Amino acid sequence: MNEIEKFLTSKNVRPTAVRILVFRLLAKKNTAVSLSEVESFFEKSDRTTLYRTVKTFEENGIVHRINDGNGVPKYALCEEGCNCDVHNDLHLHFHCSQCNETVCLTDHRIPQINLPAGYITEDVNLLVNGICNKCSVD
Amino acid sequence: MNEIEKFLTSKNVRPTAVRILVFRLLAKKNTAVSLSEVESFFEKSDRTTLYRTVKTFEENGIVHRINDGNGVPKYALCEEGCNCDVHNDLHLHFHCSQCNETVCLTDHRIPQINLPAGYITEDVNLLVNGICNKCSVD
DNA sequence: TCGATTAATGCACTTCCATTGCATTGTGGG
DNA sequence: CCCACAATGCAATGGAAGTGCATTAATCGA
Repeated sequence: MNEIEKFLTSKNVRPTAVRILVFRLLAKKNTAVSLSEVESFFEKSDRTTLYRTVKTFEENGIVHRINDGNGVPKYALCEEGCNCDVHNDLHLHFHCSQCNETVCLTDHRIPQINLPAGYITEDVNLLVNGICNKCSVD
Repeated sequence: MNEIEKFLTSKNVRPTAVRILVFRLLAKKNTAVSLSEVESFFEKSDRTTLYRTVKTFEENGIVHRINDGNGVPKYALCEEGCNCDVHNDLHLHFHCSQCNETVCLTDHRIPQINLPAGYITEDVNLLVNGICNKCSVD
């Protein structure tokens, strides 16, 4: 049982072949990927399976979903030690309007937000749109 | 020429019947509305027309689009004096996970974000998910 | 080890919504 | 009044999410 299998098992996700492959893909990419991107990566596997794989990952705190405002949601591996239950993974997401990539800037914590009376915070999402470091050098 | 017509004209949008009605709807609601909601409000008008109406509004800085993470985008009137070109309308959006309504908390400005070197900010989006003031009293 | 039970996968299908093309209608300027 | 262009309405397309069900794979207990 390798590292990935151990990790998935620790998250109560059975380490099947597809799941390990999807996990590897996500681990390799340092950007968030959409479901379509995952699909186009695994020609042979079925769309539904990948859909459910990512969904399972999300439900078990392995990935988090990012909405970069471009319609389709994207997914990225949660940080080490993040269990994503509540209020975790509160980092900033950056979407590049040029290369269309979305990255997690995990060093940038979201500042405390003070809401009006009566509002209860469950989750905070901070998305910055602009030009990423790779594209800005061109 | 009434206030609405004057306003639309000032935004280079011809004040047609449909546009005035859609504008009135948006002005009346203090929450962001999805296209489907607009549609169900105007039984007689065509889906496409409403779609293009909202799109025109968006392109001309009359409404801004909000992605509250629930799949469908929603729209809300821009603030007085907001031209939405760049860096404007930087307020917080709150989505209630109970009543599914999204409101603009325009008093809550988004704090300054410091990005790593090479990243250029064009737009910032802050979305808070939770229970709104109406639902939290139940 | 074998069989039963449960989970994962693959396929087909549905649904929802955004988006586009094109014909028709409305509007405003000359 | 007529012309040009903008707005509208209808039909159709397309992409992606989600679901039902049959099949295959994996696990567990006997």
